[in-house]
Amino acid sequence: MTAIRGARERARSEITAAIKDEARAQLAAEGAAKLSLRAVARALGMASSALYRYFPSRDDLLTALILDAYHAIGAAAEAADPATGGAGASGPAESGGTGAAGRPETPGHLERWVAVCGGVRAWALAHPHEYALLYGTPVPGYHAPQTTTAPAGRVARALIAVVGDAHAAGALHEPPGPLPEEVAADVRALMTELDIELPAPVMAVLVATWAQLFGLISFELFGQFHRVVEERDAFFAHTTRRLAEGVGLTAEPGGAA
Amino acid sequence: MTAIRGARERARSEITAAIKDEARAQLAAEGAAKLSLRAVARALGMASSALYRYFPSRDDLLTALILDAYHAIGAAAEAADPATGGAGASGPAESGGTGAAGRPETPGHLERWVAVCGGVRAWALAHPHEYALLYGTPVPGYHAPQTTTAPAGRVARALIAVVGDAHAAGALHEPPGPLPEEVAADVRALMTELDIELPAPVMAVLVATWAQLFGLISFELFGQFHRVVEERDAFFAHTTRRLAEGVGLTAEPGGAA
DNA sequence: AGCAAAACGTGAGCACTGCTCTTGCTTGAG
DNA sequence: CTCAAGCAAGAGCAGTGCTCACGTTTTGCT
Repeated sequence: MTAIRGARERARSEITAAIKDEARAQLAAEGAAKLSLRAVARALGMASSALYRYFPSRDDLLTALILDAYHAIGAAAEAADPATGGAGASGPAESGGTGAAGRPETPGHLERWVAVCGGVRAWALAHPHEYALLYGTPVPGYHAPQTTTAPAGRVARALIAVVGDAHAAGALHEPPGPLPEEVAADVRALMTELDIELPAPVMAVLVATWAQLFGLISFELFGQFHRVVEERDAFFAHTTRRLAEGVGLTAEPGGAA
Repeated sequence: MTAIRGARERARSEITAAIKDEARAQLAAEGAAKLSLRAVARALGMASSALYRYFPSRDDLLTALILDAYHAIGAAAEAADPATGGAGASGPAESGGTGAAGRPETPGHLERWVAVCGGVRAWALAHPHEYALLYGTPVPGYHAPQTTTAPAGRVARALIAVVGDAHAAGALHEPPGPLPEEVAADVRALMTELDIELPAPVMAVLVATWAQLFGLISFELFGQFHRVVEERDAFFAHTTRRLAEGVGLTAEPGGAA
Protein backbone atom coordinates (compact mmCIF):
# COMPACT_ATOMS: atom_id res chain seq x y z
CA MET A 1 0.00 0.00 0.00
CA THR A 2 1.96 2.90 1.31
CA ALA A 3 5.33 1.56 0.26
CA ILE A 4 6.63 4.48 -1.76
CA ARG A 5 3.73 6.82 -1.55
CA GLY A 6 5.77 9.67 -2.92
CA ALA A 7 8.54 11.98 -2.03
CA ARG A 8 6.09 14.35 -0.45
CA GLU A 9 5.01 12.01 2.28
CA ARG A 10 8.58 10.90 2.81
CA ALA A 11 9.60 14.48 3.33
CA ARG A 12 6.68 15.06 5.62
CA SER A 13 7.53 12.21 7.92
CA GLU A 14 11.19 13.14 7.88
CA ILE A 15 10.45 16.71 8.80
CA THR A 16 8.03 15.60 11.45
CA ALA A 17 10.75 13.45 12.94
CA ALA A 18 13.26 16.28 12.72
CA ILE A 19 10.89 18.57 14.56
CA LYS A 20 10.34 16.00 17.26
CA ASP A 21 14.07 15.39 17.59
CA GLU A 22 14.86 19.05 17.91
CA ALA A 23 12.00 19.52 20.34
CA ARG A 24 13.23 16.58 22.36
CA ALA A 25 16.68 18.10 22.45
CA GLN A 26 15.33 21.37 23.73
CA LEU A 27 13.17 19.52 26.21
CA ALA A 28 16.16 17.65 27.53
CA ALA A 29 18.21 20.81 27.70
CA GLU A 30 15.83 23.23 29.32
CA GLY A 31 12.67 21.45 30.34
CA ALA A 32 9.14 21.47 29.03
CA ALA A 33 8.43 24.98 30.23
CA LYS A 34 11.12 26.47 28.05
CA LEU A 35 10.30 24.45 24.96
CA SER A 36 9.38 27.00 22.32
CA LEU A 37 8.06 26.35 18.86
CA ARG A 38 9.88 29.35 17.51
CA ALA A 39 13.19 28.14 18.85
CA VAL A 40 12.62 24.74 17.29
CA ALA A 41 11.77 26.35 13.98
CA ARG A 42 14.80 28.57 14.24
CA ALA A 43 17.08 25.61 14.88
CA LEU A 44 15.60 23.87 11.88
CA GLY A 45 15.98 26.91 9.68
CA MET A 46 12.31 27.28 8.92
CA ALA A 47 9.68 29.86 9.63
CA SER A 48 7.80 29.33 12.83
CA SER A 49 4.51 29.35 10.99
CA ALA A 50 5.60 26.44 8.82
CA LEU A 51 5.79 24.31 11.90
CA TYR A 52 2.04 24.46 12.32
CA ARG A 53 1.65 22.35 9.18
CA TYR A 54 3.05 19.47 11.17
CA PHE A 55 1.75 20.06 14.66
CA PRO A 56 -1.42 22.09 15.07
CA SER A 57 -0.29 23.49 18.40
CA ARG A 58 2.45 23.39 20.95
CA ASP A 59 0.42 21.03 23.09
CA ASP A 60 0.16 18.58 20.24
CA LEU A 61 3.91 18.55 19.92
CA LEU A 62 4.15 17.95 23.65
CA THR A 63 1.65 15.14 23.36
CA ALA A 64 3.72 13.49 20.66
CA LEU A 65 6.79 13.73 22.85
CA ILE A 66 4.86 12.32 25.78
CA LEU A 67 3.79 9.36 23.73
CA ASP A 68 7.34 8.65 22.61
CA ALA A 69 8.56 9.02 26.16
CA TYR A 70 6.01 6.54 27.45
CA HIS A 71 7.23 4.06 24.91
CA ALA A 72 10.83 4.77 25.79
CA ILE A 73 10.40 4.25 29.50
CA GLY A 74 8.29 1.18 28.83
CA ALA A 75 11.01 -0.22 26.62
CA ALA A 76 13.56 0.53 29.30
CA ALA A 77 11.49 -1.39 31.82
CA GLU A 78 11.14 -4.38 29.52
CA ALA A 79 14.80 -4.32 28.57
CA ALA A 80 15.78 -4.33 32.20
CA ASP A 81 13.88 -7.54 32.88
CA PRO A 82 16.48 -10.29 32.50
CA ALA A 83 13.74 -12.76 31.62
CA THR A 84 12.32 -10.84 28.70
CA GLY A 85 14.58 -8.00 27.74
CA GLY A 86 17.90 -9.80 27.67
CA ALA A 87 20.07 -8.82 30.59
CA GLY A 88 23.16 -7.96 28.60
CA ALA A 89 21.37 -6.25 25.75
CA SER A 90 20.83 -2.57 26.29
CA GLY A 91 20.92 -2.62 30.03
CA PRO A 92 23.44 -0.38 31.76
CA ALA A 93 26.51 -2.59 32.02
CA GLU A 94 25.80 -4.81 34.95
CA SER A 95 28.18 -7.68 34.58
CA GLY A 96 28.54 -8.29 38.28
CA GLY A 97 26.08 -10.92 39.29
CA THR A 98 25.17 -13.78 37.10
CA GLY A 99 26.06 -14.68 33.62
CA ALA A 100 29.79 -14.43 33.12
CA ALA A 101 29.80 -17.88 31.57
CA GLY A 102 26.83 -17.12 29.35
CA ARG A 103 24.68 -19.52 31.34
CA PRO A 104 21.02 -18.49 31.05
CA GLU A 105 20.12 -19.44 34.65
CA THR A 106 16.51 -18.45 35.25
CA PRO A 107 16.61 -15.36 37.40
CA GLY A 108 14.58 -15.14 40.56
CA HIS A 109 11.37 -13.22 40.44
CA LEU A 110 12.51 -10.85 43.11
CA GLU A 111 15.68 -10.12 41.19
CA ARG A 112 13.63 -9.50 38.08
CA TRP A 113 11.42 -7.08 39.97
CA VAL A 114 14.36 -5.18 41.33
CA ALA A 115 15.92 -5.09 37.88
CA VAL A 116 12.80 -3.69 36.27
CA CYS A 117 12.48 -1.02 38.93
CA GLY A 118 16.12 -0.18 38.49
CA GLY A 119 15.67 0.09 34.75
CA VAL A 120 12.80 2.50 35.14
CA ARG A 121 14.78 4.60 37.58
CA ALA A 122 17.83 4.58 35.33
CA TRP A 123 15.78 5.85 32.42
CA ALA A 124 14.26 8.51 34.60
CA LEU A 125 17.66 9.69 35.81
CA ALA A 126 18.91 9.78 32.24
CA HIS A 127 15.88 11.67 30.93
CA PRO A 128 14.68 13.79 33.83
CA HIS A 129 12.72 16.31 31.83
CA GLU A 130 10.95 13.68 29.79
CA TYR A 131 10.17 11.83 33.00
CA ALA A 132 8.78 15.02 34.44
CA LEU A 133 6.60 15.34 31.39
CA LEU A 134 5.13 11.93 32.08
CA TYR A 135 4.88 11.80 35.84
CA GLY A 136 5.19 15.39 36.94
CA THR A 137 2.61 18.10 36.88
CA PRO A 138 0.26 17.58 33.96
CA VAL A 139 0.92 20.28 31.39
CA PRO A 140 -1.59 23.04 30.79
CA GLY A 141 -4.58 21.82 28.83
CA TYR A 142 -4.08 18.64 30.82
CA HIS A 143 -6.09 15.45 30.44
CA ALA A 144 -4.08 13.37 28.07
CA PRO A 145 -5.96 11.97 25.13
CA GLN A 146 -7.10 8.38 25.20
CA THR A 147 -4.21 7.32 22.98
CA THR A 148 -1.72 7.77 25.77
CA THR A 149 -3.30 5.29 28.14
CA ALA A 150 -1.98 2.23 26.34
CA PRO A 151 1.72 3.18 26.22
CA ALA A 152 1.41 4.60 29.70
CA GLY A 153 0.69 1.10 30.95
CA ARG A 154 3.82 -0.47 29.55
CA VAL A 155 5.86 -0.07 32.71
CA ALA A 156 3.00 -1.40 34.73
CA ARG A 157 2.75 -4.40 32.42
CA ALA A 158 6.43 -5.13 32.87
CA LEU A 159 5.90 -5.25 36.61
CA ILE A 160 2.77 -7.32 36.23
CA ALA A 161 4.62 -9.79 34.06
CA VAL A 162 7.09 -10.50 36.84
CA VAL A 163 4.39 -10.98 39.42
CA GLY A 164 2.31 -13.00 36.99
CA ASP A 165 5.20 -15.36 36.34
CA ALA A 166 5.82 -15.73 40.02
CA HIS A 167 2.15 -16.50 40.54
CA ALA A 168 2.16 -19.06 37.75
CA ALA A 169 5.22 -20.65 39.30
CA GLY A 170 3.49 -20.81 42.64
CA ALA A 171 6.17 -18.62 44.15
CA LEU A 172 3.96 -15.87 45.37
CA HIS A 173 3.04 -15.17 48.98
CA GLU A 174 -0.40 -13.72 49.09
CA PRO A 175 -0.43 -10.60 51.22
CA PRO A 176 -2.22 -11.15 54.50
CA GLY A 177 -5.09 -9.13 55.84
CA PRO A 178 -8.56 -8.52 54.50
CA LEU A 179 -9.23 -6.60 51.30
CA PRO A 180 -12.18 -4.19 51.35
CA GLU A 181 -14.84 -5.29 48.93
CA GLU A 182 -14.83 -1.96 47.09
CA VAL A 183 -11.16 -2.28 46.36
CA ALA A 184 -11.54 -5.91 45.40
CA ALA A 185 -14.23 -5.09 42.86
CA ASP A 186 -12.12 -2.30 41.51
CA VAL A 187 -9.05 -4.41 40.91
CA ARG A 188 -11.14 -7.23 39.48
CA ALA A 189 -12.54 -4.86 36.88
CA LEU A 190 -9.05 -3.68 36.15
CA MET A 191 -7.81 -7.22 35.70
CA THR A 192 -10.51 -8.15 33.22
CA GLU A 193 -9.75 -5.00 31.30
CA LEU A 194 -6.07 -5.87 31.26
CA ASP A 195 -6.81 -9.53 30.62
CA ILE A 196 -4.78 -10.85 33.48
CA GLU A 197 -5.53 -13.15 36.39
CA LEU A 198 -4.12 -12.60 39.80
CA PRO A 199 -5.53 -12.84 43.30
CA ALA A 200 -7.33 -9.60 44.06
CA PRO A 201 -5.21 -8.78 47.13
CA VAL A 202 -2.08 -9.21 45.06
CA MET A 203 -3.40 -6.96 42.35
CA ALA A 204 -4.40 -4.33 44.88
CA VAL A 205 -0.98 -4.19 46.44
CA LEU A 206 0.56 -4.28 42.98
CA VAL A 207 -1.28 -1.17 41.87
CA ALA A 208 -0.32 0.60 45.05
CA THR A 209 3.28 -0.47 44.71
CA TRP A 210 3.34 0.74 41.13
CA ALA A 211 2.34 4.19 42.30
CA GLN A 212 4.78 4.05 45.17
CA LEU A 213 7.65 3.18 42.87
CA PHE A 214 7.10 6.39 40.97
CA GLY A 215 6.76 8.27 44.20
CA LEU A 216 10.23 7.12 45.06
CA ILE A 217 11.65 8.08 41.69
CA SER A 218 9.85 11.40 41.60
CA PHE A 219 11.09 12.36 45.05
CA GLU A 220 14.63 11.60 44.01
CA LEU A 221 14.33 13.40 40.71
CA PHE A 222 12.40 16.41 41.93
CA GLY A 223 14.81 17.15 44.71
CA GLN A 224 12.74 16.02 47.67
CA PHE A 225 15.54 13.74 48.83
CA HIS A 226 18.00 16.60 48.92
CA ARG A 227 19.74 16.51 52.27
CA VAL A 228 17.55 13.57 53.22
CA VAL A 229 18.77 10.58 51.28
CA GLU A 230 22.26 10.72 49.88
CA GLU A 231 23.07 7.11 49.10
CA ARG A 232 20.36 7.01 46.50
CA ASP A 233 21.40 3.85 44.68
CA ALA A 234 21.58 1.78 47.82
CA PHE A 235 18.40 3.27 49.19
CA PHE A 236 16.49 2.62 46.01
CA ALA A 237 17.74 -0.94 45.70
CA HIS A 238 16.88 -1.65 49.32
CA THR A 239 13.44 -0.10 49.14
CA THR A 240 12.68 -1.75 45.84
CA ARG A 241 13.51 -5.10 47.38
CA ARG A 242 11.17 -4.36 50.26
CA LEU A 243 8.45 -3.43 47.82
CA ALA A 244 8.93 -6.73 46.03
CA GLU A 245 8.50 -8.60 49.28
CA GLY A 246 5.39 -6.57 49.95
CA VAL A 247 3.95 -7.73 46.67
CA GLY A 248 4.66 -11.31 47.71
CA LEU A 249 7.82 -12.01 45.77
CA THR A 250 10.44 -14.17 47.41
CA ALA A 251 14.18 -14.46 47.09
CA GLU A 252 14.21 -18.05 45.82
CA PRO A 253 15.13 -18.20 42.14
CA GLY A 254 12.84 -20.39 40.06
CA GLY A 255 10.07 -22.66 41.27
CA ALA A 256 9.86 -24.62 44.49
CA ALA A 257 13.16 -25.30 46.14
CA MET B 1 10.27 48.49 68.24
CA THR B 2 8.48 47.97 65.05
CA ALA B 3 5.07 48.36 66.57
CA ILE B 4 3.81 51.18 64.41
CA ARG B 5 6.78 51.66 62.25
CA GLY B 6 4.77 53.79 59.93
CA ALA B 7 1.97 53.60 57.47
CA ARG B 8 4.46 52.76 54.77
CA GLU B 9 5.41 49.39 56.15
CA ARG B 10 1.83 48.59 56.95
CA ALA B 11 0.83 49.33 53.40
CA ARG B 12 3.73 47.35 52.09
CA SER B 13 2.85 44.20 53.96
CA GLU B 14 -0.80 44.62 53.07
CA ILE B 15 -0.03 44.99 49.41
CA THR B 16 2.36 42.07 49.54
CA ALA B 17 -0.40 39.97 51.05
CA ALA B 18 -2.88 41.18 48.45
CA ILE B 19 -0.52 40.22 45.67
CA LYS B 20 -0.01 36.78 47.13
CA ASP B 21 -3.73 36.31 47.60
CA GLU B 22 -4.52 37.27 44.05
CA ALA B 23 -1.68 35.13 42.77
CA ARG B 24 -2.93 32.22 44.83
CA ALA B 25 -6.37 32.67 43.37
CA GLN B 26 -5.02 32.61 39.85
CA LEU B 27 -2.89 29.64 40.73
CA ALA B 28 -5.88 27.75 42.03
CA ALA B 29 -7.94 28.69 39.02
CA GLU B 30 -5.55 28.01 36.18
CA GLY B 31 -2.40 26.43 37.49
CA ALA B 32 1.12 27.66 37.93
CA ALA B 33 1.83 27.75 34.21
CA LYS B 34 -0.84 30.34 33.58
CA LEU B 35 0.00 32.51 36.55
CA SER B 36 0.94 35.87 35.08
CA LEU B 37 2.30 38.87 36.89
CA ARG B 38 0.51 41.21 34.53
CA ALA B 39 -2.81 39.56 35.21
CA VAL B 40 -2.24 39.85 38.93
CA ALA B 41 -1.33 43.50 38.57
CA ARG B 42 -4.38 44.05 36.40
CA ALA B 43 -6.65 42.46 38.96
CA LEU B 44 -5.15 44.64 41.64
CA GLY B 45 -5.47 47.79 39.54
CA MET B 46 -1.81 48.60 39.49
CA ALA B 47 0.83 48.81 36.82
CA SER B 48 2.63 45.57 36.19
CA SER B 49 5.95 47.22 36.79
CA ALA B 50 4.88 48.26 40.27
CA LEU B 51 4.66 44.62 41.22
CA TYR B 52 8.40 44.28 40.94
CA ARG B 53 8.80 46.49 43.96
CA TYR B 54 7.38 43.64 46.00
CA PHE B 55 8.65 40.55 44.24
CA PRO B 56 11.82 40.85 42.20
CA SER B 57 10.64 38.22 39.76
CA ARG B 58 7.88 35.82 38.96
CA ASP B 59 9.89 32.98 40.41
CA ASP B 60 10.16 34.79 43.70
CA LEU B 61 6.42 35.13 43.85
CA LEU B 62 6.14 31.43 43.12
CA THR B 63 8.65 30.69 45.85
CA ALA B 64 6.58 32.66 48.33
CA LEU B 65 3.50 30.71 47.34
CA ILE B 66 5.41 27.46 47.64
CA LEU B 67 6.48 28.34 51.13
CA ASP B 68 2.95 29.13 52.18
CA ALA B 69 1.71 25.95 50.60
CA TYR B 70 4.27 23.86 52.47
CA HIS B 71 3.06 25.37 55.69
CA ALA B 72 -0.54 24.79 54.73
CA ILE B 73 -0.12 21.14 53.90
CA GLY B 74 2.00 20.68 56.99
CA ALA B 75 -0.70 22.25 59.10
CA ALA B 76 -3.25 19.99 57.47
CA ALA B 77 -1.17 16.97 58.37
CA GLU B 78 -0.81 18.07 61.96
CA ALA B 79 -4.47 18.97 62.27
CA ALA B 80 -5.46 15.57 61.00
CA ASP B 81 -3.55 13.80 63.76
CA PRO B 82 -6.11 13.19 66.48
CA ALA B 83 -3.37 13.13 69.09
CA THR B 84 -1.91 16.53 68.33
CA GLY B 85 -4.15 18.46 66.02
CA GLY B 86 -7.40 18.00 67.87
CA ALA B 87 -9.69 15.71 65.99
CA GLY B 88 -12.68 17.98 65.98
CA ALA B 89 -10.79 21.22 65.56
CA SER B 90 -10.17 22.18 61.98
CA GLY B 91 -10.26 18.71 60.59
CA PRO B 92 -12.85 17.92 57.93
CA ALA B 93 -15.92 17.02 59.98
CA GLU B 94 -15.25 13.52 61.12
CA SER B 95 -17.55 13.04 64.05
CA GLY B 96 -18.01 9.33 63.53
CA GLY B 97 -15.37 7.55 65.49
CA THR B 98 -14.38 8.60 68.88
CA GLY B 99 -15.24 11.51 71.00
CA ALA B 100 -18.98 11.97 71.05
CA ALA B 101 -18.90 12.04 74.84
CA GLY B 102 -15.83 14.23 74.94
CA ARG B 103 -13.77 11.32 76.19
CA PRO B 104 -10.17 11.73 75.02
CA GLU B 105 -9.49 8.01 74.50
CA THR B 106 -5.96 7.72 73.18
CA PRO B 107 -6.21 6.82 69.52
CA GLY B 108 -4.22 3.90 68.16
CA HIS B 109 -1.02 4.72 66.39
CA LEU B 110 -2.16 3.04 63.24
CA GLU B 111 -5.33 5.11 63.23
CA ARG B 112 -3.28 8.24 63.76
CA TRP B 113 -1.07 7.32 60.82
CA VAL B 114 -4.03 6.72 58.57
CA ALA B 115 -5.59 9.98 59.69
CA VAL B 116 -2.47 11.99 58.95
CA CYS B 117 -2.15 10.44 55.51
CA GLY B 118 -5.80 11.14 54.89
CA GLY B 119 -5.35 14.73 55.96
CA VAL B 120 -2.51 15.23 53.56
CA ARG B 121 -4.48 13.69 50.74
CA ALA B 122 -7.53 15.78 51.54
CA TRP B 123 -5.49 18.95 51.39
CA ALA B 124 -3.98 17.86 48.10
CA LEU B 125 -7.37 17.15 46.60
CA ALA B 126 -8.62 20.51 47.79
CA HIS B 127 -5.61 22.41 46.46
CA PRO B 128 -4.42 20.45 43.44
CA HIS B 129 -2.45 23.22 41.80
CA GLU B 130 -0.69 24.18 44.96
CA TYR B 131 0.10 20.54 45.57
CA ALA B 132 1.49 20.30 42.07
CA LEU B 133 3.66 23.27 42.83
CA LEU B 134 5.13 21.43 45.79
CA TYR B 135 5.39 17.87 44.61
CA GLY B 136 5.08 18.10 40.85
CA THR B 137 7.65 19.11 38.33
CA PRO B 138 10.00 21.66 39.84
CA VAL B 139 9.40 25.03 38.24
CA PRO B 140 11.95 26.45 35.83
CA GLY B 141 14.95 27.83 37.64
CA TYR B 142 14.36 24.96 40.03
CA HIS B 143 16.46 24.21 43.12
CA ALA B 144 14.40 25.66 45.88
CA PRO B 145 16.25 27.93 48.24
CA GLN B 146 17.39 26.62 51.59
CA THR B 147 14.50 28.32 53.33
CA THR B 148 11.99 25.86 51.92
CA THR B 149 13.58 22.77 53.41
CA ALA B 150 12.26 23.38 56.89
CA PRO B 151 8.57 23.84 56.05
CA ALA B 152 8.87 21.06 53.50
CA GLY B 153 9.59 18.66 56.30
CA ARG B 154 6.47 19.42 58.28
CA VAL B 155 4.43 16.60 56.81
CA ALA B 156 7.31 14.23 57.34
CA ARG B 157 7.56 15.35 60.93
CA ALA B 158 3.89 14.65 61.49
CA LEU B 159 4.42 11.11 60.29
CA ILE B 160 7.57 10.75 62.33
CA ALA B 161 5.71 11.90 65.42
CA VAL B 162 3.25 9.05 65.12
CA VAL B 163 5.95 6.46 64.64
CA GLY B 164 8.03 8.00 67.38
CA ASP B 165 5.15 7.81 69.82
CA ALA B 166 4.55 4.20 68.87
CA HIS B 167 8.20 3.46 69.40
CA ALA B 168 8.20 5.16 72.78
CA ALA B 169 5.14 3.14 73.72
CA GLY B 170 6.89 -0.04 72.68
CA ALA B 171 4.21 -0.68 70.13
CA LEU B 172 6.42 -0.84 67.09
CA HIS B 173 7.31 -3.98 65.18
CA GLU B 174 10.77 -3.55 63.77
CA PRO B 175 10.81 -4.45 60.12
CA PRO B 176 12.59 -7.73 59.45
CA GLY B 177 15.49 -8.26 57.09
CA PRO B 178 18.94 -6.76 56.99
CA LEU B 179 19.59 -3.09 56.33
CA PRO B 180 22.53 -2.28 54.05
CA GLU B 181 25.19 -0.38 55.93
CA GLU B 182 25.17 2.52 53.46
CA VAL B 183 21.49 3.06 54.04
CA ALA B 184 21.87 2.68 57.78
CA ALA B 185 24.57 5.33 57.90
CA ASP B 186 22.45 7.59 55.77
CA VAL B 187 19.38 7.40 57.95
CA ARG B 188 21.47 7.75 61.09
CA ALA B 189 22.87 11.01 59.79
CA LEU B 190 19.38 12.11 58.95
CA MET B 191 18.14 11.28 62.43
CA THR B 192 20.85 13.25 64.17
CA GLU B 193 20.08 16.18 61.89
CA LEU B 194 16.41 15.91 62.73
CA ASP B 195 17.14 15.21 66.38
CA ILE B 196 15.10 12.05 66.61
CA GLU B 197 15.87 8.55 67.74
CA LEU B 198 14.48 5.54 66.03
CA PRO B 199 15.88 2.17 65.00
CA ALA B 200 17.67 2.62 61.69
CA PRO B 201 15.55 0.04 59.84
CA VAL B 202 12.42 1.82 60.98
CA MET B 203 13.74 5.16 59.83
CA ALA B 204 14.72 3.73 56.48
CA VAL B 205 11.30 2.33 55.80
CA LEU B 206 9.77 5.50 57.13
CA VAL B 207 11.58 7.65 54.61
CA ALA B 208 10.63 5.30 51.82
CA THR B 209 7.03 5.23 52.95
CA TRP B 210 6.97 9.00 53.09
CA ALA B 211 7.95 9.13 49.42
CA GLN B 212 5.51 6.39 48.56
CA LEU B 213 2.65 8.23 50.18
CA PHE B 214 3.19 11.14 47.85
CA GLY B 215 3.52 8.77 44.94
CA LEU B 216 0.05 7.57 45.74
CA ILE B 217 -1.36 11.07 46.03
CA SER B 218 0.42 12.32 42.95
CA PHE B 219 -0.81 9.45 40.84
CA GLU B 220 -4.35 10.13 41.91
CA LEU B 221 -4.05 13.85 41.39
CA PHE B 222 -2.14 13.78 38.16
CA GLY B 223 -4.55 11.43 36.47
CA GLN B 224 -2.47 8.26 36.47
CA PHE B 225 -5.27 6.39 38.21
CA HIS B 226 -7.73 7.32 35.51
CA ARG B 227 -9.46 4.13 34.40
CA VAL B 228 -7.27 2.22 36.80
CA VAL B 229 -8.47 2.97 40.30
CA GLU B 230 -11.96 4.33 40.68
CA GLU B 231 -12.76 3.77 44.33
CA ARG B 232 -10.07 6.18 45.32
CA ASP B 233 -11.11 6.75 48.93
CA ALA B 234 -11.27 3.08 49.75
CA PHE B 235 -8.09 2.32 47.88
CA PHE B 236 -6.19 5.08 49.61
CA ALA B 237 -7.42 4.10 53.03
CA HIS B 238 -6.56 0.49 52.43
CA THR B 239 -3.11 1.21 51.04
CA THR B 240 -2.37 3.70 53.74
CA ARG B 241 -3.17 1.09 56.34
CA ARG B 242 -0.84 -1.36 54.63
CA LEU B 243 1.87 1.28 54.61
CA ALA B 244 1.40 1.78 58.31
CA GLU B 245 1.86 -1.93 58.92
CA GLY B 246 4.95 -1.82 56.78
CA VAL B 247 6.40 0.84 59.04
CA GLY B 248 5.71 -1.40 62.01
CA LEU B 249 2.54 0.16 63.37
CA THR B 250 -0.06 -2.16 64.79
CA ALA B 251 -3.78 -1.97 65.21
CA GLU B 252 -3.78 -2.06 69.02
CA PRO B 253 -4.70 1.32 70.48
CA GLY B 254 -2.43 2.52 73.24
CA GLY B 255 0.38 0.71 75.00
CA ALA B 256 0.73 -2.97 75.77
CA ALA B 257 -2.55 -4.84 76.05
C1' DA C 1 11.08 72.99 59.93
C1' DG C 2 13.70 71.84 56.13
C1' DC C 3 15.97 68.69 53.09
C1' DA C 4 18.10 64.88 51.04
C1' DA C 5 17.33 60.09 50.33
C1' DA C 6 14.84 56.27 49.87
C1' DA C 7 10.68 54.07 48.44
C1' DC C 8 6.89 54.14 45.36
C1' DG C 9 3.80 54.13 41.12
C1' DT C 10 3.62 54.86 36.03
C1' DG C 11 4.07 54.22 31.18
C1' DA C 12 6.91 53.25 27.46
C1' DG C 13 9.66 49.86 25.58
C1' DC C 14 12.51 45.43 24.59
C1' DA C 15 12.67 40.71 23.50
C1' DC C 16 10.19 36.86 23.55
C1' DT C 17 6.14 33.64 23.13
C1' DG C 18 1.89 30.94 20.64
C1' DC C 19 -0.86 31.42 16.93
C1' DT C 20 -3.41 33.32 12.54
C1' DC C 21 -3.77 34.96 8.02
C1' DT C 22 -2.46 36.30 3.47
C1' DT C 23 0.61 35.57 -0.29
C1' DG C 24 3.23 32.95 -3.45
C1' DC C 25 5.61 28.57 -4.78
C1' DT C 26 6.05 23.48 -5.47
C1' DT C 27 4.29 19.16 -6.08
C1' DG C 28 1.44 15.28 -7.41
C1' DA C 29 -2.78 13.46 -9.53
C1' DG C 30 -6.07 13.54 -13.30
C1' DC D 1 -0.75 20.06 -19.26
C1' DT D 2 -3.66 21.78 -15.79
C1' DC D 3 -5.15 22.65 -11.38
C1' DA D 4 -6.10 21.85 -6.76
C1' DA D 5 -3.80 20.56 -2.68
C1' DG D 6 0.12 20.89 0.26
C1' DC D 7 3.77 23.76 1.72
C1' DA D 8 6.77 27.72 3.20
C1' DA D 9 7.36 32.56 4.27
C1' DG D 10 6.39 36.96 6.31
C1' DA D 11 3.64 40.24 8.65
C1' DG D 12 0.89 40.84 12.42
C1' DC D 13 -1.94 40.25 16.92
C1' DA D 14 -2.19 39.58 21.71
C1' DG D 15 0.10 38.25 25.42
C1' DT D 16 4.25 37.48 28.53
C1' DG D 17 8.53 38.76 31.95
C1' DC D 18 11.29 42.34 32.87
C1' DT D 19 13.92 47.08 32.64
C1' DC D 20 14.30 51.90 32.75
C1' DA D 21 13.66 56.83 33.11
C1' DC D 22 10.44 59.71 35.05
C1' DG D 23 7.54 62.24 38.61
C1' DT D 24 5.50 61.75 43.27
C1' DT D 25 5.22 60.60 48.09
C1' DT D 26 6.97 59.30 52.45
C1' DT D 27 10.68 58.86 55.77
C1' DG D 28 14.52 59.83 58.70
C1' DC D 29 17.98 63.05 59.97
C1' DT D 30 19.98 67.44 60.95
